[in-house]
Amino acid sequence: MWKRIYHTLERTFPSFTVDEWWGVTEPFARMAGSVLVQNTTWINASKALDRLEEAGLLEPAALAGETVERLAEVIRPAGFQRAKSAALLRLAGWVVEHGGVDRLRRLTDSTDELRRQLLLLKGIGPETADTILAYALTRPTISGDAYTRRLWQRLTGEVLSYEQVRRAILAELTEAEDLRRLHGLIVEHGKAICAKRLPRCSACLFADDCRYLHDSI
DNA sequence: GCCCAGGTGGGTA
DNA sequence: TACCCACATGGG
Repeated sequence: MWKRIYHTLERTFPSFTVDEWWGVTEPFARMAGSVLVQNTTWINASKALDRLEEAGLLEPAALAGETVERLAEVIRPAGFQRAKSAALLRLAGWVVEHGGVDRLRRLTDSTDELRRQLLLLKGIGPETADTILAYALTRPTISGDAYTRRLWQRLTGEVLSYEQVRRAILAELTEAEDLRRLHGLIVEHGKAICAKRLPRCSACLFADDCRYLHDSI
């Protein structure tokens, strides 16, 4: 089923690219962005990311040397700045401990092992961990976030947990690049529906009148 | 004004 | 395990 959803979305958005969708390509910027976007719009997260860049803090070592108070002020536009600044410090520290982003990307540890380590960091939950693994560390994983679960529910009527959706997708798609694209496409699809400006985003997202998927799956 | 956004952690039953 | 709530800002 997920393979078919993936191919349908690929046909619906033929010019989709992960890099354009993310807006940033640097691995550490994507790691920071994964934390900043928690329960926030990408627009707000992006403002905070720009401010980190201006402050010269998109380097793990530089960021790890900041105080939580200063960091909170810099990332303010993303909201939840107290929690997010502390989480960013822990994340930067974790990267530094591993000898930097490049070393981390070359590590031979299993994806599950890296995921376990990320989840030990307070402020990094399943979705943030999977986003970091997939988009910054190029690991074959995917988040079973709200968009994905809602899509599944609209198509099948089944309500699955984060981990259930994630496992279901991983059972069908194993290539890191496919998983990165699938998740981005799901979000793009949601945005396309939202662009119709229906009453509420959460209501119009994958609404019953959505023909992209219902017609072709 | 009011609701919501690509969550997380701590508490309670 | 399954809900409930606080956490903060900006846009529609």
